[in-house]
Amino acid sequence: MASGGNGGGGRVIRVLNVAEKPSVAKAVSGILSRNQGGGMRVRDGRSRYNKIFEFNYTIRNQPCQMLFTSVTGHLMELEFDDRFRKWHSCDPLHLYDAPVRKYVPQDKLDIKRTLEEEARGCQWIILWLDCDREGENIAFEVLEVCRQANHNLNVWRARFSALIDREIHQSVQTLVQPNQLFSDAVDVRQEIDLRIGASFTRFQTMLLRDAFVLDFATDDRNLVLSYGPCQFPTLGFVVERYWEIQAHEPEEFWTINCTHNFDEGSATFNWMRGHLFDYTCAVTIYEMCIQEPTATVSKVKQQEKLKYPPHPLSTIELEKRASRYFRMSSEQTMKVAEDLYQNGFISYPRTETDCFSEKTDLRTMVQEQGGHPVWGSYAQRLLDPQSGLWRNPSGGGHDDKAHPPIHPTKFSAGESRWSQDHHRVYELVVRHFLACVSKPAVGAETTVEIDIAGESFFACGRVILAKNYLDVYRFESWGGSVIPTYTFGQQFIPRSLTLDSGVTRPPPLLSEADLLGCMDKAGIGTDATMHDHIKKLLDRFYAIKDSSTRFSPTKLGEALVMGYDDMGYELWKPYLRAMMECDMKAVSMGTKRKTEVLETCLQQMKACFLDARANKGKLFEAMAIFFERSNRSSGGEQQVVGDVVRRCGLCLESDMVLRQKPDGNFMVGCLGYPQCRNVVWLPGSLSEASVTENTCTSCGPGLVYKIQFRFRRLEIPPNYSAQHIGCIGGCDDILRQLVGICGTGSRSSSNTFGRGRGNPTASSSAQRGNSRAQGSCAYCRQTGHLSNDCPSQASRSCTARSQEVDLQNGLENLQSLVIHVERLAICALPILPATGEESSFHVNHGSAIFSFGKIPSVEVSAQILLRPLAAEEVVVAKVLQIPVVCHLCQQQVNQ
DNA sequence: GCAAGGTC
Repeated sequence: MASGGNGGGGRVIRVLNVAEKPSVAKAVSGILSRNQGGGMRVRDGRSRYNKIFEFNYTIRNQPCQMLFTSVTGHLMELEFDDRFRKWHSCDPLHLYDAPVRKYVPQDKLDIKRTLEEEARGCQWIILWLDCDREGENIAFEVLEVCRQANHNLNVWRARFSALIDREIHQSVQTLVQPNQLFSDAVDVRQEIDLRIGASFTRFQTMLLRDAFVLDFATDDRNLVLSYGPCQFPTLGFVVERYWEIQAHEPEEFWTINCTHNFDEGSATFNWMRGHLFDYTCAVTIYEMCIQEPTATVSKVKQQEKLKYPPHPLSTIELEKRASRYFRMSSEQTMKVAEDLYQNGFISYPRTETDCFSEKTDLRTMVQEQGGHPVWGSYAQRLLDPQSGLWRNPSGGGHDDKAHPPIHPTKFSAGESRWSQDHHRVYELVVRHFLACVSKPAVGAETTVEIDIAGESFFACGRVILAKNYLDVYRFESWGGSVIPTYTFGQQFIPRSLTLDSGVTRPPPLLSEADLLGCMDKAGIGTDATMHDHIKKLLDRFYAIKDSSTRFSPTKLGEALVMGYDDMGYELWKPYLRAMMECDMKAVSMGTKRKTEVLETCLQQMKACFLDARANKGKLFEAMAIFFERSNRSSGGEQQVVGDVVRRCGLCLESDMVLRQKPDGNFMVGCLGYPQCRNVVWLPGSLSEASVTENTCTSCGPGLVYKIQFRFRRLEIPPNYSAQHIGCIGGCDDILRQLVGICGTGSRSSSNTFGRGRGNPTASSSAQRGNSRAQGSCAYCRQTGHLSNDCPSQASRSCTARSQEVDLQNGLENLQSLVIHVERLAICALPILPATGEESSFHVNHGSAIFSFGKIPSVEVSAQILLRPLAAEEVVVAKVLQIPVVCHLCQQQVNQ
């Protein structure tokens, strides 16, 4: 760095230094002023929090009088021009184009004045903002204010990642320029967040708040139904898990366990099949085993296994581990970590980085811990080349280029003012750091497989040969169980052979740590803001946290997500934020221009907003499921409740009525909604529909009233009549054809996971067999029921015919299939499907012939599911020929 | 009255 034109000779220059927070100004001033003549003086600025520290310092032989003050985070905010700020001042759509400006808010004006006043008397400014994107943006905010007061300032940026002497002294001697690209990326984020957030928030608040009785709010006139690109995906995680739990149907399964006693203890052998859902099948195999219980060792495998230490510590990992090991809330963890950081004990606690740069002097850091009464001896051993314990840390592949992983920066054996949580967090940081630079633990693993009456069982044993990093990382263990030495061909009689049952369980509600994990994975929020987003869900009545700190959505939260989901939008999913984050990265790296990213992103969001507004009926409808309509509605959103068409065949309790939704589409839905989700969507080309007094002569059970339909002429093929009296009972081919041609008013059925809407009688085997449980009917493509309960089908035989054709076509066209055996009826023993075996077979015009060489010809009838073979999947059937039975209609389709 | 990001 040149000494600059402002310096000159030995003349002392005045340097204004600005940090992101008062504590950093104080800490850096303390470090720089130490051992400098004149000491450090403190005086007040305009803001009572942001003091000004003064001391002398020499930068590259240039004597400087340093003035060190601070801001408190961002100095400026982005806002719409005044004429767009009132909610009713404009159409929310205009918020995508309305002019925005940056301004210093009222509560930051005193800081601004301090900066202006001090900048006037200085020749240089050094920006000590945090070294991340936001810090770079704040640096430019500070610059804007200071340059207004003094055009001739010589500008420098200090880069540092820990408040420790050598870092700070080094950074002030190697000053750089502020990075405009990093700052640009933040400008982009701010503008997008503001425009999307404000437009959607105004839109949905004004649409829904007054239209429904929101019983949870004391004053719902002031309620804000906010939308934000971080808060909504966070809500989405909560709702998605909640739906997953609702959709779960417990199912009993069976497994066979085997134990073997020996002198020193016992070994447990697990069934290779894992478990079966069919009792008859499981008990048959079990009886086989009981009749011939002699176990023969069929395989003995010995292997050395390594257990690796964790990657260097990032913020999220710190939060998760503190939660797991100490049950500390992540909020408290960060509070304590911030305090430890500000007192120099650990490095900056808000970091994404989980790898150390090669320049880091890891050994010196380890050395500093050598004197600790508890882990000091481990640190010493680590540095001893004889021990062979050292290993250069492996990185987890994340680097925010601003901060190193969290590591100890100052030795402490505990301070008197520390709370228990301070001790815990410091210990975790130190032990984690020492573990990172240690060798992995080494174990010897033995796997033994046995055969009882043709069934396979396995047992694993492990002996730890070298604990290595586990010696210092007391939070992790590597359970080892000892099993005796077995030899191939050895035989024994098991001590016990039991048939045990279990029940499948839904996943638990999301805990705070789970939620943080989801957000982290999806890139929602930053280390410093994730908690705010979670808190916002509670503040907005979108979610609640129960006594075991698990989250579930409120009616409001669920309704909003359901509304957008029904539109087919993924505004509640994390993809939008991920895309924005990707673009921001591109801006900060200089590969995309700020204006270009802003323009494309806002254009897309504007189109999305327009679409959402056009489909607001879906939002309205979802809210109507959970809330009563309010009589102070602004109107225009009335849902027509029409006449009864038939008794609901699904819940058998309520009537199905013809309805027109706010978006104009027609449907016949069950009045038992939301408990009963039976619905028949009518063609999207309908302009009018009314229930007649005529009943269908072929459909039942009970009376099914015919409907008078009027179609929009231009939306149906010319050979169809625009007027039609039809039946939704399943007999009406014209109606079915028009649904096929024009689609329905329903959302697309392909984009969502079954969200608890599955009806109570839905086939559990179908759900289980299909790894992506579909909440939609395979026959009519509608949601709310599955094919075997398709209400638009007059009888099962109709479904069966249709499925038969589909499956046979599928068999002709598919090159490979997964045969997922769901239920077995055993015709002959002992040939049964075994899991995990790979085989090949060919498909021959509707009948699947499976060739497995060594297996004798035995027929096994099975209920199976056919679907395309994914790369990682294996065929699980082990039979010569299976009659292919459709899992939906229960009929054999390959006769 | 709206976002998310800093920070107190």
